[in-house]
Amino acid sequence: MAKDVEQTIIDAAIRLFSEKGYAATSIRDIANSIDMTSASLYYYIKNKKDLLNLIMNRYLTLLINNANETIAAVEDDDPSDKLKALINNHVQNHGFNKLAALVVDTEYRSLEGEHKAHVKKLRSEYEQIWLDVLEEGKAAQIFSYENAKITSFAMINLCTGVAHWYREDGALSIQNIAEEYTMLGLKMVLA
Amino acid sequence: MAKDVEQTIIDAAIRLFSEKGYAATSIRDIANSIDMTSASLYYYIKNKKDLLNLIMNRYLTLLINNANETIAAVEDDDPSDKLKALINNHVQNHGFNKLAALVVDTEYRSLEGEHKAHVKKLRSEYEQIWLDVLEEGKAAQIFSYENAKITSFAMINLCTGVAHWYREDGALSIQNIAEEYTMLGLKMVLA
DNA sequence: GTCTATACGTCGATAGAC
DNA sequence: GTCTATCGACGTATAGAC
Repeated sequence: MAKDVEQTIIDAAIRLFSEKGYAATSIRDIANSIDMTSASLYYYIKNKKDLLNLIMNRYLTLLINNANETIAAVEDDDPSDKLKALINNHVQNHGFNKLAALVVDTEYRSLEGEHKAHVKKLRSEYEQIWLDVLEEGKAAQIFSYENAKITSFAMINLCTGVAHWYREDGALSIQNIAEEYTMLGLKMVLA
Repeated sequence: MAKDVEQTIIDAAIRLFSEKGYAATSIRDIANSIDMTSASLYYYIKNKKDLLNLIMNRYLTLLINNANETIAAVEDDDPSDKLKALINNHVQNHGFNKLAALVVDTEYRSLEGEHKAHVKKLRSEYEQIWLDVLEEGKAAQIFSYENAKITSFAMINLCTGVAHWYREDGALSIQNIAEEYTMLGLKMVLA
């Protein structure tokens, strides 16, 4: 059963970290929200820092793996289709794992030392995927923009924003939103 | 001299809140960073909550006022020019007052009660400015998009992202970045 | 595995001397 | 205006019983 309890703890941490922020959430908050004492919680986790690190690593890695898979699945190697796939993947990810995505996007400053360095590396890795697609499209004269780095940051920021306002019980499904973002994002760079 | 000290405190708070976050910053941190004791700090401020509220209100109000002014200055009432003005204003604002902008954008969850409600109202007010321009452009068949609300959120998220990666000592001036974002943003909605 | 009890640091905020 | 000293609450984390 240890595996289930661990996931329950992680989910509770994600919920509270995304709501109140890492620093404002206490170990007691997390434990009490799943009817545990803080002492019991320490049977499953090493400390608070590692809990945040685990969450950020897991969901950032998932985002990267999904991005690589969805790009590899593009049949004709068309940069437009690749960019669509990246936008769609990012928006869907930020919809389905909204709370975890919020933690990943807002708690980078709460990391320290090697944990921070590693997450920084993962971020660069993810940005590079977008950069490659954008530059491939420009070389093929399908895309048009001034600065690749600015444009990749702009595209990622655009898609990340979804997690800040998307509501599961809202009128718009995450599929609808992903479609609209795909259109908006593609128009942004099409020649 | 009281006025100067107050601004010094606010600037120190902005720096630390943007670096470590509101919850992770102590009153002692703020005081010590300007060679004061925490007890002296309380001569100038009422409490920690009010300090955050003051910062968020001041810079959000500034953003709104600048947005209204820059729109009013558009001569021919062209929606494209208005949208360009909004994008330019938002990006320049997030460049010049980068640290304050980061606090405004990331510490909404740290507000409580009436403070939170008021900032929420200010946010809606700002979003409405963008919505009006987008809908005016669509009515004039200059813009083309599916959902106005999604599009306005997308445009604002896009421009807000600048504060997360812009460096004053970087190769790109905030003017360059604002110009590029104006282009990208406009292309996103042009018919 | 889960608990009670607790060590020990730091927090926001105040009292009162100077 | 600025300080030292301090209060009571709450933070992370551990010890040790069951």
